[in-house]
Amino acid sequence: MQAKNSPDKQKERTFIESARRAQIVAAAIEVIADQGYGNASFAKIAKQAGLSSTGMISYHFKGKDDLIREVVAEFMRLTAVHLTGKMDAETTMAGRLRTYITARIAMLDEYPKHFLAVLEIVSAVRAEDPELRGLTPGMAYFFSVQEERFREGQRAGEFREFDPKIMVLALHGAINEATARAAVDPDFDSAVCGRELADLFEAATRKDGMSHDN
Amino acid sequence: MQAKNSPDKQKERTFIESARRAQIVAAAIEVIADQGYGNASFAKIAKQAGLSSTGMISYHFKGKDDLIREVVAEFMRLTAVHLTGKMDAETTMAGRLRTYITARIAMLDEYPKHFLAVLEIVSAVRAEDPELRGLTPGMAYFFSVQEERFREGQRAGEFREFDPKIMVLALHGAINEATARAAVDPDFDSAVCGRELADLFEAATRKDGMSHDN
Amino acid sequence: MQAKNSPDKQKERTFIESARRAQIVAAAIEVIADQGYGNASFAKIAKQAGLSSTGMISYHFKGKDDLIREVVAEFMRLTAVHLTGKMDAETTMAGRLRTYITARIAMLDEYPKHFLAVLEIVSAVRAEDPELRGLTPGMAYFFSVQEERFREGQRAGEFREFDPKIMVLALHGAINEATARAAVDPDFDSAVCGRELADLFEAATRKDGMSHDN
Amino acid sequence: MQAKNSPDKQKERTFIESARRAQIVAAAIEVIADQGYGNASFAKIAKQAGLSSTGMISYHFKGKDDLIREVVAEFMRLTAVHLTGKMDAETTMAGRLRTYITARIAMLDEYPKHFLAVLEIVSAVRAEDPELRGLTPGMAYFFSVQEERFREGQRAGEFREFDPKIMVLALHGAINEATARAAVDPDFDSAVCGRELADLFEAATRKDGMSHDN
DNA sequence: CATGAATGAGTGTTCATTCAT
DNA sequence: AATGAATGAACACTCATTCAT
Repeated sequence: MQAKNSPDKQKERTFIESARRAQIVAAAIEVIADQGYGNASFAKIAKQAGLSSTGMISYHFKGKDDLIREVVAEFMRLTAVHLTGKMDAETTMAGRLRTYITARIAMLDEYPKHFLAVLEIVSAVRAEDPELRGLTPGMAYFFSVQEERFREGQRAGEFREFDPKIMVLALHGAINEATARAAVDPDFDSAVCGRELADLFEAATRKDGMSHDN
Repeated sequence: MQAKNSPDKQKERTFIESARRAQIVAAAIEVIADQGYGNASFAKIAKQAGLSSTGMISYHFKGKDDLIREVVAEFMRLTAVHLTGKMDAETTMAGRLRTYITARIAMLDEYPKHFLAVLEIVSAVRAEDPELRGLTPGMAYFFSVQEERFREGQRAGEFREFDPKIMVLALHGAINEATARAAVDPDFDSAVCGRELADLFEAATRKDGMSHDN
Repeated sequence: MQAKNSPDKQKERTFIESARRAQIVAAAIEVIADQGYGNASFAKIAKQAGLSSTGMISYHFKGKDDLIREVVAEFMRLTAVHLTGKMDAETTMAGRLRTYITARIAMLDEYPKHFLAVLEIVSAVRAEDPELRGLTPGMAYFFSVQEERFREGQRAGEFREFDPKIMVLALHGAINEATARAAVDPDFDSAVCGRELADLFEAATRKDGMSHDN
Repeated sequence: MQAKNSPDKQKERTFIESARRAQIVAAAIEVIADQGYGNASFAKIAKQAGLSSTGMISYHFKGKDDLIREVVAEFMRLTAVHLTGKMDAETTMAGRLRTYITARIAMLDEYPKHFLAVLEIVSAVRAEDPELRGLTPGMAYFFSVQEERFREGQRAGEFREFDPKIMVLALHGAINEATARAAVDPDFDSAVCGRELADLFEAATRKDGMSHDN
């Protein structure tokens, strides 16, 4: 009775709908980063977005999970855009690692709220089903890619022998800690932090005796 | 670290009162670790503790902040007891560092709930006033001590030149990430993780050319 | 029963408009029967009808009352068409009664959703103003006709003396109960039910000593 | 740690708690009967009960289902008390039937809201899972008992041959319809209705030729 | 003729906290 | 020392309806 030539149940979002969603997502990021995930109620987000009612958010998002998932997706889009290009320019694994760390930390200046918001979300939903927020698939893939990069570096003789899983864990732990610190410490200097972390992981990964000046 | 005999308005607690507080704190740790900070309501904690009403918790603690502060204090007491002795046995800074990391990670097996709970708390209250939960003073002091240790190591010629602040940041980021991972990943092996992280930070801190096998 | 050419403010409906209304009414019947009156929101009805928004329903109907009224009207039209002819063929009052009961129960197989939907509506709006849904006039008229039929039968000596009001009440109570049961009980057999109910009310109405086999 | 010598998780309700529950149940019956199940929100019930907030209801009942279940249970308790004694005094099945009908209809005068409320509930939850409200078990048992009574009467030669299932269905349909009518029709006379319905079902069940005066 | 964006009141439920007993 | 009753604000979410386009 209703001709649907689209192959799948594709939602076909209107321009104005997309704009509203983006506006709400932006407000959500702001509120989560500023007040924490636990305090990020629809009421606060609506207020931040200048909307008159929370019903508006429910109208544009199927539920809170849907909104949070969109925040995460927005963050991932952003990260991919900023990092992929720069890293592909590097030829050595050590170079890629240094570039990733410094570029990632540099982003803290540009999008301080985004990273913080996602960090809040990741922490807060640990105990609940993380699939709901679309976290697991993206994260797991991202981590596995990084592990593989470390393995490549080891095969190429650039890196010493270590457990790539643990190295990825340490790397992300350090970056997350820096993200949290940046939000709290007014003296935080992202340039210094990026350089120092890059040095740290260069030293932690390179083969014995290989120093950066020979 | 906490002057017990200070002339301040120190409430003299009866034995039974202390026992009740301990019981509630233990229940809170369990619930926070298992269900997340966001879901750790007085109702859930009371149920876990086998208490019939939440009023009991409010009776023994001045408020939620007070309870959380006690959880953190309990954790700090625990960490101090377990780590101080072992580390003091070491003579070199590198040795102390390795001991700290492995002992700290090993504790994940012994007290998985405690660490997870505190991790949840630290993440969740970042946006709110952390002083309220008694986090800031302890953490700041602990971090400054570790920074000073790294500086000692640098002065003694054991460690390369790096920013001790960032090294502490990376170290704790890695350990926190490991804590979170341990709670989620059934394949997590604390022995491997401890050794690998110790290797990682040994390599990251030692002077160029100084390797353990040449 | 409803003067179509009355000089009242009768809205001239276009063909397409009527089609849309019919489509929505059909969807409403489906949803009310399947999910209950309480769950029959415009959103659910629009979805069932394949419409993208609830605004469409509000556009074609002045309000929820209007839609419900149309559902009831559709049901009454249907009942009249199916029953009138068959009953007029009967000459005795007892025959008419039997025919009415069996034909009415038989309709449960043909239009299960319609009857159930109206039953839901009647139950749900009892406490509110039933006039709004166009229930009262039709029902009252229908009941008074049936009462009069019973009186005719009594005058003709076919039926024993009883209060026709109560007999109508019992008859409709039984039929409604059967309607509800049919929707729930997979073992419900409309043929058996129709025959048994007809026997029941034949026995309940006939003069003492008058039996069909002596 | 908490000695519990009770064999089961028996809730052990306080006197005041029971009183509050009863008060809320009474208010719920009032509201459901007066405004319909669909309009019986916690807000309306709280207002009716003179409570200041809906949270109070949630405090005493685990959820809306729990409250509704209690309403039904209260009704069943009431019915059992009023009917059992009277019916047991009768020796013939026909006598029991007559007593049941008249006593049941007479209760409409005494507890008009109770019956109406339960009728509303039964209608409203048909589409949802009726088990949740504790309806199914009680009803099914009650119906099966009545069916068995009819079968006894048939074996004893008091009743004609008919399908007991359908007779129970008709009986309850008629009584329910009377309940609804009583709430709406100011001219409703329960004495007349009771007597007439008793006559009706006596005629509908007795063996051919057996009249009440020989 | 039709749509989808917007509204604001209303839903049941949970929350930390207070207080009389 | 302890209890359980009570509170009222906050929560995410749904509702029928309006209206500009």
